[in-house]
Amino acid sequence: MDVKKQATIVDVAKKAGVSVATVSRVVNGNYPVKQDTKERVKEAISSLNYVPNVQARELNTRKSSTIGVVVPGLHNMFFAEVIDGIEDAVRQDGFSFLLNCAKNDPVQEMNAINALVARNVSGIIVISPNTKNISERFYEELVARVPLVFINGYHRIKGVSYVGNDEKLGSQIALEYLFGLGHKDIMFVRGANSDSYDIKEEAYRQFMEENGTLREDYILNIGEGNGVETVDSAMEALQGLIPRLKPTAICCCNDLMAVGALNACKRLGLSVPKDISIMGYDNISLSRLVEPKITTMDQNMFQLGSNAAKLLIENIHGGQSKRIMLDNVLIERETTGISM
Amino acid sequence: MDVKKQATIVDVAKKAGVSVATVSRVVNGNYPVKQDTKERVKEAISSLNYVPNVQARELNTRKSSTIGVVVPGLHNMFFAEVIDGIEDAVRQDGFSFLLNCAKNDPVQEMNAINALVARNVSGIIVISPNTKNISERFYEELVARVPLVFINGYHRIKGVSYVGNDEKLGSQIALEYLFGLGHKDIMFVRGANSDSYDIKEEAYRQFMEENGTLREDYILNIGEGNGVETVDSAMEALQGLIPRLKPTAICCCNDLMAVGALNACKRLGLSVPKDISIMGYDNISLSRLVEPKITTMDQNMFQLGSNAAKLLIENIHGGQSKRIMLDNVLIERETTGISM
DNA sequence: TATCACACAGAAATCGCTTTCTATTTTAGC
DNA sequence: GCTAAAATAGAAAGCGATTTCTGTGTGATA
Repeated sequence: MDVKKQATIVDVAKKAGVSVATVSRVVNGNYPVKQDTKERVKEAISSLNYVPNVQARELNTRKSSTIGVVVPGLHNMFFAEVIDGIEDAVRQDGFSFLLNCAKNDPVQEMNAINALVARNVSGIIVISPNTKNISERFYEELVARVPLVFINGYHRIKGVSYVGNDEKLGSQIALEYLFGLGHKDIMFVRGANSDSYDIKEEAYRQFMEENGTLREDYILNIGEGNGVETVDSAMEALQGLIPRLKPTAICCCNDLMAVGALNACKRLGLSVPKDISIMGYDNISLSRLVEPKITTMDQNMFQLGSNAAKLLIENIHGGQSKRIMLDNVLIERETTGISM
Repeated sequence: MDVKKQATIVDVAKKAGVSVATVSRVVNGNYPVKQDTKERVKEAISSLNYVPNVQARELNTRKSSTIGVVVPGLHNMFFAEVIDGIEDAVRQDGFSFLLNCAKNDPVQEMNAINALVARNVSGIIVISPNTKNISERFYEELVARVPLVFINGYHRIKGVSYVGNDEKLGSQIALEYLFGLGHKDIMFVRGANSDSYDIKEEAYRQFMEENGTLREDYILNIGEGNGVETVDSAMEALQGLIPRLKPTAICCCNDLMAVGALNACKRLGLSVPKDISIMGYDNISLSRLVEPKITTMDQNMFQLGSNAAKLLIENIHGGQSKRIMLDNVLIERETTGISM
């Protein structure tokens, strides 16, 4: 491929008959330059299609306007929506971001992070559903060199910024809501290996112990899986379990599982919410595209992402690390109703 | 925030008592270094947590292992799935990628591309649903400086690589399939401002003229909108139109519109596919999460993305530009049936 | 023992930019 | 009209790496 060489500042300087310093000054506008020199330089710039080399500039100034983002993947719309929020905030501050998918694998997550450090990113946002797999040491050393913001999860490392939801409280709200509708036989559906699921299960156990009876067989773990897989495995498992366990409500750890539960009910000929109520979590767009629309807890992923990005940029500019907790609000839709 | 300064090659050289050249050689392993010197250097490296500065390296070698990706946004899972494919292919070759969302705005698209060029990416992948808004000149000049791969759309610029689907053929296949099921009264649903919609409408018009009667009122343009919006506007428009126009099938330009159509039918009390058939396009994961599952044309977005990334990297390494056309295959599911 | 090749390591140039430090003009003030 | 202070522009150092060019020490060969 015949790639034309990019014009450099030297080319521009030559063409305009000035020094490189002057070109730099025209480009950055941080130093007085006479009007007609300025125009000559600008002309040279546009005629050569000159675009300053960001790498050289950043090498010189020891600043970088790129941040890194590590997510498990994009199969789950949850992450896509978070990234949307990050993108929005990041661009407003003239930053760019490198995206890496770690596929829920701690080794890939560490590799991704190291690659980002080598690329000189000025900060990193990490969404790691399962923090227990990575040593605290790793993160402690990391945060000594580059500002870090975690989104969700069990992060307790000192000096690390964090944006998350109080998922324990959110789960309580969801359960109280179902309880208020008269439900006592509430199943709980979760997946494997995620801090978030653990938090929610804890909330479920506590709530059921205090407000009813905790039945171990009401706790369903559908194992690993992302995106469509989650929906299918929830559906398959519940199709077998619902007739036997006869819950009046199903409280799911995320909307994908709720869609699976919904599909299971449809196949079993159960009417939702008349015969059984279903509750999701997250409020991904999918939850309002299915019929009936799913009642869920809104995590506001866009906010999660944009808050994380803003906080990171604040930290990059020297701000204190912070923990931001967002509220989860209940979105009442069509899959929940009074228990008969 | 107290960020520790990264160790540089000079620090390592000093600590190991060698020259920077030697350190560089140990790091890159492209030149003989005596065993015990090598070990001293490696020790210094790990004790200082030295990570070579990629920017400096790339500035010097005039190579960059970062590519840029420009998409309209992530609201539509279509793009998320394409990016998944890109990420996968890119990582395998040791590249990273910068992601930019252009929000269907030509100005933002050009800005995003310029930002990427300035960041010295070694290639760019562009998914631009509406190519008519950007001058060919812009792209012609761009491709002279950096390898480019377009995904989908009407791109005819010489020397530019392209990965896409034959959406005209795909649409024909879809229509033939519906026709084969006995449908003659087929509505066509599209959105505004997209090459892809234009191509599909063209196929629809041609097919209907040749195989039935083309009714202008059967062509529905639901306007702009992304993600959830698309579903809702399709639903609203069709809810009014279906009772009046009485189509036996609805052929949609993408799965979001098909979900909208499906929801409209549900509200109208029509049974799908008994009373009316619905056909989507793309095969995004959503299409098989709703009930009934949507019959659709598979675009295999993951392949689209990974092929584009592989082709781009090939081009970066000097390969010829190419046009790759993928097949769209019909995925028969539950929303289509014989016309009564 | 003299010679040659090779293994190894350092000095220095270079990548494209920013930014001091200096050297000129202008302009202002009196 | 003369001096002081801006305004303007260039030269050169430096950011952190790679790589060429050079110069050693060492072993093999004759």
